[in-house]
Amino acid sequence: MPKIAQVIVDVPAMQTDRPFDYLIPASWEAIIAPGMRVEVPFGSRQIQGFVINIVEKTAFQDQLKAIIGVMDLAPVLSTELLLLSNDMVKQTFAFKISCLQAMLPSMMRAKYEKHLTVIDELTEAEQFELFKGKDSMTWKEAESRNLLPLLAKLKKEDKIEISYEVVNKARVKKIKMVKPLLTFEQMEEEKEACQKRAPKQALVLSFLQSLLIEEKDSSSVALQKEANVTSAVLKQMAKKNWLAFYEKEAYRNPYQDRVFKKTQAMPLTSQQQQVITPILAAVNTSKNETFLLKGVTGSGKTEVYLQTISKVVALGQQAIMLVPEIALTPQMVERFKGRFGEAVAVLHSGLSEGEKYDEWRKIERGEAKIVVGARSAVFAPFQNLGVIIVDEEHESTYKQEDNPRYHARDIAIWRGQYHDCPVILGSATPSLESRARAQKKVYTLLELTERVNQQQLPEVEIIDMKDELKAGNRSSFAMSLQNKIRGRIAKGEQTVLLLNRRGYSSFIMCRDCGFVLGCPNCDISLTLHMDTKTMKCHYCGHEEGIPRECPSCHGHHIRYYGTGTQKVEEELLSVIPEARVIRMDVDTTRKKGAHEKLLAAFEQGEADILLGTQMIAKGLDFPNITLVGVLNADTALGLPDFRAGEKTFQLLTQVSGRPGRGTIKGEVVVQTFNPEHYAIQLAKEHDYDRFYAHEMMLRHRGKYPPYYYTVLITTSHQNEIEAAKKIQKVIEEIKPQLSEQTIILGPTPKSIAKVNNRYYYQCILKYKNEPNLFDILHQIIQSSQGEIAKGLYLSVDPEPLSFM
DNA sequence: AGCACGCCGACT
DNA sequence: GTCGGCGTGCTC
Repeated sequence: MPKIAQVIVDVPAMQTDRPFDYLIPASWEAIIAPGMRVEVPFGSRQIQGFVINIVEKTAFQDQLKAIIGVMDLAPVLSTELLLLSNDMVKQTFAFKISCLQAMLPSMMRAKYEKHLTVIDELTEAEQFELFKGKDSMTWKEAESRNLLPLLAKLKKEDKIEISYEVVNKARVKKIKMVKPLLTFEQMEEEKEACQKRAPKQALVLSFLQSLLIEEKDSSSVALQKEANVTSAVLKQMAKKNWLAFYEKEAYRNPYQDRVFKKTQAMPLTSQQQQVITPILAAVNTSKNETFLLKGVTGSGKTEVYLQTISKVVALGQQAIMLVPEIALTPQMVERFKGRFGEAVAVLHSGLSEGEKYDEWRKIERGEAKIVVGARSAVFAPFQNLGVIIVDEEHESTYKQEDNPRYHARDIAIWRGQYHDCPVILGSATPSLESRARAQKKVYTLLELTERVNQQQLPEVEIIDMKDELKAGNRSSFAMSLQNKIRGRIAKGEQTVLLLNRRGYSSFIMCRDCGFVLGCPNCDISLTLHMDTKTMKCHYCGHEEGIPRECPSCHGHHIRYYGTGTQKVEEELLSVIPEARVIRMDVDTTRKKGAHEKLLAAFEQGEADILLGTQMIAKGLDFPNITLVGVLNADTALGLPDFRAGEKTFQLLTQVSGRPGRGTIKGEVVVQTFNPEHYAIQLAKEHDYDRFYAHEMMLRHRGKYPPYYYTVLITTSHQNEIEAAKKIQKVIEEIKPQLSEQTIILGPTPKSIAKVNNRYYYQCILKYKNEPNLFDILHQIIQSSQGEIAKGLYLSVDPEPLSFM
């Protein structure tokens, strides 16, 4: 009896979101296993798919097709990850194929190529003009050369054939190695013999001799460099059988030329000791337990992580360390590489696709025991996990913004349960959700309240910008902040200035008629970009020139509103001309590596002031920074977002941890128009507990998370009425199936109601206990299938980051 | 998602 | 008559 493989095909659509059965050819029966990628015929195409199961019988009535290719020699997805994908589908409403692909480096996603091949004699003219004398070409080429109509005719005459090819992008990098074939003595002889006629070869021979002594081979490139010879010399020597070339698999190593200083475990403070004890107990007994490690900035959370991982590795297990993308700085990597060396794999968005693939392979082959990485590293293919750490667990970047909308924290906890290992959620400002779970003893709360070295937390001064305005200061810098900056420059100390850009953009407005330039496709004003001298839409990418006159009243009094980093920099230099400023924002850090370069320059003392957006709030541990200024603490507070207070508190606490890590006590200046706001006041007091209590009270009153679970349902259509009608229909369908306590907010148009010429409507469900809700939502999505063709879209986002 | 199949209007 | 427009339904 031939075996049958159940395959999830690479077609992200509702109708194909189920397994398809295929025959396994006898020759592959021993090879094909669940978790492997295969190539299968699907309709008239050939596509990639994942084997999720192998069975004896099929329920399919017609003749099964057979698998036509295997793309892996061993499964790329373990039983565990296949199992996890089932739960992911239920939780995120995404297609199974999307979930499976999210678990692998993007390089393993198939690329498809369509080919046109000649199968019958063409006229000479056709052969030459269309195919340039060859007998096949890619569809892409035909398309770009506008040949499709002509070729369609040939297809009809059966003179050419259309074929499909699945291209596996995943390629291992190979390097050419050199192996000496002579003994030391033979080389010595040959060296003498060719000293005169072939001095280069003699030189290479001496290098080969030293390789022989060290008992290792060299890469061809390295040898050429060392001996300062060309490949021709080596080729010549290979001909004489003095050496041989062979290929070796190599990793693209982004940290190749870096030397990491070895670091040792530091002695723990008594608090750290107290905190690590229960964690190590869980590690030792392979007990699944989720710890919420709440530690003020500088309290040495990282050392606790490092020593926990150290223990895990000693037990022969592996560890995942998740950090938010922006916190994945070279400093962070250095600390892990310094402690664990080659056993660390690093995964972040700065790596090329190939580099990511190689890091993944290192993990898969068991060469790496520890992975440090951003969100998707939670899927690292470890077989025997000993601990999963989610640092800065409150960070919103742990939730993927598009399908599959998974939350890395949830995945970490799932995997922790599967592997019977502890999960550590670490933060100075835990999310309310996690902190509340610790309250209910779902998580074990561990606290670090003291900074190592007994450093004082910096003094935080709050400046009411309304007073500054009254005093006639219309600049972005309060007088006292200016003075403090001057003082630091005089003392040779450094300042960090943070411009909070959340909920803010620079737009232009006509002062005569009040006209604001908006996007023609979206319901939003265009943002001014000084670097390109254009107005851009951040939603659809529309771009146009900066108008000289008002398009509405043709007046010439156009004013720029909002404060971009460029503008602030100009202003700063006009107030303090002697300041040397490094500006960090999306514009100056777009190039690869620019981020690190700017930070390194600042660390070297090449500037007095680092001016930037949120991206500088994290991981800046330079001892010479003694002053941090937050230029606009409250931009988020104006937004209709129930997490605005939490986000503001987190940001201010974050930056308050920055200054004064050296011997000097640091200072923080917070400029705001809302000095009374509890988030700002309590951040000043460094009082998380009171903030938590107050915010929980507000959440309770407003029936928000963590008291309620939430789901955001969105509909969209080119026609506003269709989108509105659909959301209304959805609500009518759901409402009778829900309990009385469940609250339905809306329907309302989204706060940006029109994006890319589509209108968006939404509603929010707030509920405490709805065991059937997810099934109902899956049904709604299912029954909305027919309308997709009409351009009517429906999306479901469980636990959205914001309601906007 | 693609692609074939099928049914209507506009043309050599 | 037939070419090609797009709506419909299927892919093991």
